[in-house]
Order: sequence, then C-alpha cells, then structure tokens
Amino acid sequence: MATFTIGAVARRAGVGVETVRFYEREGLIPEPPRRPSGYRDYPPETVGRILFIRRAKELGFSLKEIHELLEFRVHPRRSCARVQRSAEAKIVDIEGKIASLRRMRRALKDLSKACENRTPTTECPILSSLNLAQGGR
Amino acid sequence: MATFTIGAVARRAGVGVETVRFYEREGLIPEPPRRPSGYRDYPPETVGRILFIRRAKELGFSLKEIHELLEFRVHPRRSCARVQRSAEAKIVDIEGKIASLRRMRRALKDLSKACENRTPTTECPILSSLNLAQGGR
DNA sequence: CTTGACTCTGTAGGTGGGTACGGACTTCAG
DNA sequence: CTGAAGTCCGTACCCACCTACAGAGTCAAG
Repeated sequence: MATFTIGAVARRAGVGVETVRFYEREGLIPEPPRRPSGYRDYPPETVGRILFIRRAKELGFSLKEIHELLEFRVHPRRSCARVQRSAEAKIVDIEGKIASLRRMRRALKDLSKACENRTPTTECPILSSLNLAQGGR
Repeated sequence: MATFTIGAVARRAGVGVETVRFYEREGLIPEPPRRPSGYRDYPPETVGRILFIRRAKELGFSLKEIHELLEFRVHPRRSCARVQRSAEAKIVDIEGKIASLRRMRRALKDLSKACENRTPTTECPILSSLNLAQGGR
C-alpha cells in the first residue's frame, strides 16, 4: 500500500501541513513511522481520520470530544460496560443535536414559504425554533 | 411584562454577565433600554435569544453564522428572493449536518452492540461512519 | 442609613484551535 | 548535480470567544 508524505496527506484532507503536525501533537492522529531522513511516512487511512476530525468539528464537537470518539472501540482487555455507557451518552447527545437541527430546518422552511407568500414576519422566526430548548449536555 | 437586570438574564440563560455584554457588543442581542441609573433593563425574550445562541454554538455554528440566522426574517422592503436563497443554502447545510450525525449515531449503536456480543473491534468503528464524507460547506 | 450584592465602563488576560516563521536538511525533476 | 519544492523542529504569533479585573456608582434588606 502506498504511503504519503505529510504534504500529500494535508492536500488530500484539505488542511495545512502545520495542522497535521498539530493534530499529531494533540494525539488525534497517531505518530507515523519515519523514513531514514526523518520524514513522516503516513498510511493512507490518516486522510480519513483527518476528514473525520474536520467534519466532527463542524458538528460542534471539541477536539477533546473528538479524541474520545476516536478512542471508541471494543477492546478485549478493557471494560466493555464502560465503553458502552459512554457510547450511549454520546448517542443521547447526538440525538439532541439532530432534534435541534430539525427544528431549525423547520423554521427556515416556514420562513422560506412565508417569503413566497409575501407574508412579512415582523419577529425573528428562527428564534422560536429553539426557544423551548432542551437537549444540550 | 416584568423586565430583568443583566444578572437575572445571565442566570436564566446559564451564562455569565460578561458574556451577555459581550454578545451585545457583537450585535447578537439588541441594546436594551436603560433605567435612570444606567442599568440595562432587559425584556424577557432576551433569555430565549441567548439560549438560541448557545444551542446554535453547540451545533457548530460560529457567532457570525448565528448572527445571520438571527437576521432571517421576511422584511417587506427587502429582497425576499435573497433571503430565500440564503435560507435554502442554510437548509442544505443543516441537512448535511443531520446526515453526518445520523451516521455517527449508527456507528455508535453498532459499537454498543458489538460490545454486548463481546466482539472485539480492532479498528476504530466510528471512523468509517464519516469516511465517505460528503456535506460540509 | 449601612452593608453587601449588583451594575457600570474600560481594558487586560485566558483558552481552544490553529498558522506562520526561520534556519537546516531532503527529495526529485531536468 | 543543481535548483526548486518539500520537510524537519521549535517557537511565536493569531483569531474567535469569552472571562476577569479595577474603580466607581446603585439597590434593597434589615
């Protein structure tokens, strides 16, 4: 399997070289093996990992949370119950986000329709979408 | 209708007093009227507005984007078509987020189930959830 | 009518998440 | 075998988003 230099990884993931090193320092991507010259020699899956990080950031997760998400796996020697509990907590968190986004979408659709009918909305219509807010962490 | 001091608003919205003033400076909440003493005198809906801002932040929107969201309304004197276009762009954005979150939830559920069956997952199972990533802005 | 909690303005400091040097070394295309 | 482009490490800088003073004035319970 072909490997990548840091520049190739960065280009494919749509980030800067410095960002890749930053993520490495923060433990978000594993330290890759080095060539004799000292150059980092990335396995191709690193690109996917960085794309995941970017996307998760756009979904409002902090790097710390993303780190936790990336740690999730069933490890034979470790407490399954614990992994399961935190996975389920994350699911609840995610479902809250989905619900909020749905309400926002609804509000925007209503707004768009009001636009068509030339029904002026004096108040900000999107506000009401999250007013009876629940969810959150 | 009862009005609130800045402290009462902050407590109800779960933020600090300084944050309320910061949001005012940034134009995210309107400048409230003042009492003779100079104290800010908030209408109750300010609380909802701040709750909206917090929630939208957790969904990965920047304050700039949140500002735009809060501006959305059908204004009789302004181009409806333009408002409609940007509302629809936001809807697409939101739908991408919902889709990504759904894929993450799926991955976490599968992980949880693998846990129950004591099926060790050597690889990080959540990664694959967003690997074939689309969406984004 | 005091005392302790609250508010005012202004400015400075802090954290998360990058981004950009600088000076030396490596790679590779021509 | 040379030059341009890429990489190394370290440190310093930057932007978004708060958060924390300082010093002076306000409010309200006892």
